Amino acid sequence: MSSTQVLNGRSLQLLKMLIERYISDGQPIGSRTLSKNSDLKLSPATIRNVMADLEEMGFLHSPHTSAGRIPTASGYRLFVDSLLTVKPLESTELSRVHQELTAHDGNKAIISRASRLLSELTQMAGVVTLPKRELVCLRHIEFLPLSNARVLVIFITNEQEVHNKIIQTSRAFSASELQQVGNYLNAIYSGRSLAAVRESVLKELQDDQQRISQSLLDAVKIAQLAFEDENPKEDYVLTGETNLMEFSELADRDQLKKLFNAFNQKQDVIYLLDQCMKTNGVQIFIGEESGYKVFDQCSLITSSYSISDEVVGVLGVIGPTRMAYEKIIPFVDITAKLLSAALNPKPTSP
Amino acid sequence: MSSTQVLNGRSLQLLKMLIERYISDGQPIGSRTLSKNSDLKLSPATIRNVMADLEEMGFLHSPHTSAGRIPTASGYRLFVDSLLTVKPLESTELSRVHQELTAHDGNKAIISRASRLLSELTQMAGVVTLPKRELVCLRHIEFLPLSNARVLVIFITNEQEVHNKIIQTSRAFSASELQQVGNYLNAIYSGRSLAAVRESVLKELQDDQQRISQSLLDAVKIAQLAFEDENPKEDYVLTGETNLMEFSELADRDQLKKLFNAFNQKQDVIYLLDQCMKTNGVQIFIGEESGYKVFDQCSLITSSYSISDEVVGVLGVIGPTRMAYEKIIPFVDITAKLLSAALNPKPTSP
DNA sequence: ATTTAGCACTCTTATAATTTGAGTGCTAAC
DNA sequence: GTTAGCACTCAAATTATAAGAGTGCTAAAT
Repeated sequence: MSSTQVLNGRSLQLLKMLIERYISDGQPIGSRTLSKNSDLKLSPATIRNVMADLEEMGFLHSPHTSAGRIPTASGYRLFVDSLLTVKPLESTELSRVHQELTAHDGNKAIISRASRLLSELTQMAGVVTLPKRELVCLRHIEFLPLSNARVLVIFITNEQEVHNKIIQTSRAFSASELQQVGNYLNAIYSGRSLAAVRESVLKELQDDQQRISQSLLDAVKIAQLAFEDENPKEDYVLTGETNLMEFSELADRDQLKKLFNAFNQKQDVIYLLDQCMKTNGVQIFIGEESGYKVFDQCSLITSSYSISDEVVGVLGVIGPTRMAYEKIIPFVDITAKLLSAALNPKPTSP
Repeated sequence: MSSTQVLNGRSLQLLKMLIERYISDGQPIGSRTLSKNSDLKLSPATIRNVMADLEEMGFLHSPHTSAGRIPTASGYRLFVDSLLTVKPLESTELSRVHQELTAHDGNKAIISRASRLLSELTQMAGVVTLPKRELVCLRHIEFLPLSNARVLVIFITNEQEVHNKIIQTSRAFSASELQQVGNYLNAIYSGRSLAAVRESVLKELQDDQQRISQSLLDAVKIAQLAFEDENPKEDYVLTGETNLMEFSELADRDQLKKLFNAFNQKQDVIYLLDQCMKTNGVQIFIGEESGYKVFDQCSLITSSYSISDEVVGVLGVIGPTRMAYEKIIPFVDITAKLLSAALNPKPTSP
């Protein structure tokens, strides 16, 4: 054991160079290559010693005896956490993002454009979750009677979206009755988050029901049906998946199939994205860190976005672990910020 | 030129056997194989003559000198049109289809299940278009005032689905005004197809506007905005695309990427499916017949489905040209019929 | 006039043998 | 601690060889 096996400045510098080089070239890096490209004048032999240490510490890995080395997930992690020098966004790209995220034409459309932006500018997959309904505020609710004691519930949220749902009530209600129910609910619940409303309604029902009038009880019961959990229906807009087919890392047909299946079934991806929402700022999963076999060869860079200062969704880029972190991290960061800006109720039309 | 180069019974029989064999084995079929499996006792040499003729006529094709032969698109076409002996659906499959297409829980859900059914039972891709809005009947329409002279339009169609849309009106309308507008429109347009409604509204506007009262004119103008064409937004539910990755015919990464891109962009697929809607019964595109390069290696088997005896959509299976036509054709046929049944307003709740 | 046997020929596929080159680890000298 | 040197390993590319499947054509048989 020649070196002291401690991460000194030199070995870190070499690790950094190796990873940068590997990211740009895509091929295992050998000692000779590294020696030539380094300002610190070291012979390949010395570098081999350092690399052997880095391998022992789990940051590098050799595909086979006579190949160079490639970074492991931990290697990338170290790189991303403390070695990385982020590159500012190119101005052409920045203006493109600005341009696409300023037209206010419906949240769904904006979100789709954000997703497309993420995939097109990175040539990987872009993903944006739809705003979490739960966290979004109720603006207005309205009921319409249908046949057979069914009621159409229409509610408008914070983000200016209209949602609707049909519920089955215990008895038929007239239009004017429903009107009253609507008025009552709007008065007390408007402006609160759907989650808060649901909670409040449930509490109301559990409370002593004697205390409130029959008509109010009806209102609360209807509200309960309207805000019932059902399937929370979290969803996302994924674009550019096909870009991932180009990467040799994911070339294996079986691997690729599993990856695309995961995209279609959505639940695993949603779970990951949900985790990202809990943290503020840019969040990164590298390779195995995600905990899902399918994503072993992938990295996920995300950042959350908000409506009315409330974090309601996440957006990000999915690609091979070997990706240009130094460019993509700031890109994801700024896209999230601009998306938040685009989604927030603009002052002109309240 | 030994044989008369005419499609006699024998050559057709041989073509049929060759295609059947190729579909099941996936490998070019040679004269020896065919000779052994035929009841008509012919030597390989004779069969070679016949095959040479079939090749000259464009029904077969040889990947290279010393491989057997495989069918061309025309070969498959002839096979499908006049040689095929369809196999009845297996009872286990049939019962599965029945089972999945009887729960009445929202059209979107039924359609998704139909698509999944198509892909799972064939191990290829399944596709179902959403009902064409235009062709579906208006059941009820309702308006709600929003801020800034905007109006929320809610309409319920035939297929029990609720749609909504926000329009910008020329002036603000009160709730009661809108109520009247709704009453008026429901009275005259309810039960007619959206396309018919749109047409009628446009005609009304072009007619002499003096003849109708101001309030009716308002109603018609609002209706015009509500039924404005916008994006017709045709769409489909595609499942099991990833199954297509298993087929060696589509193994080429580039090819596969283009195919998946076509699925994502949707327009080409929609164009094809639209064509299928024009014809009644099962419609088949084999390989190049579709006219799109991406689908050169694919076949598409479709059948249309209806709501209230009006054809409103199409469903089908997408797979490699080498697919089990004799099983899939009846399967698609019956699935379409059962889907129609499932989507039609059930007599129990009008 | 068909059909068939026979044969030379073609072309893919599989296997093994060989070479090349990149890169390593270790040792001994600097 | 660093480096030169060298033996060694392994993947990838190249080549050679053989095996096998299938063809087209011709001439004989039916």
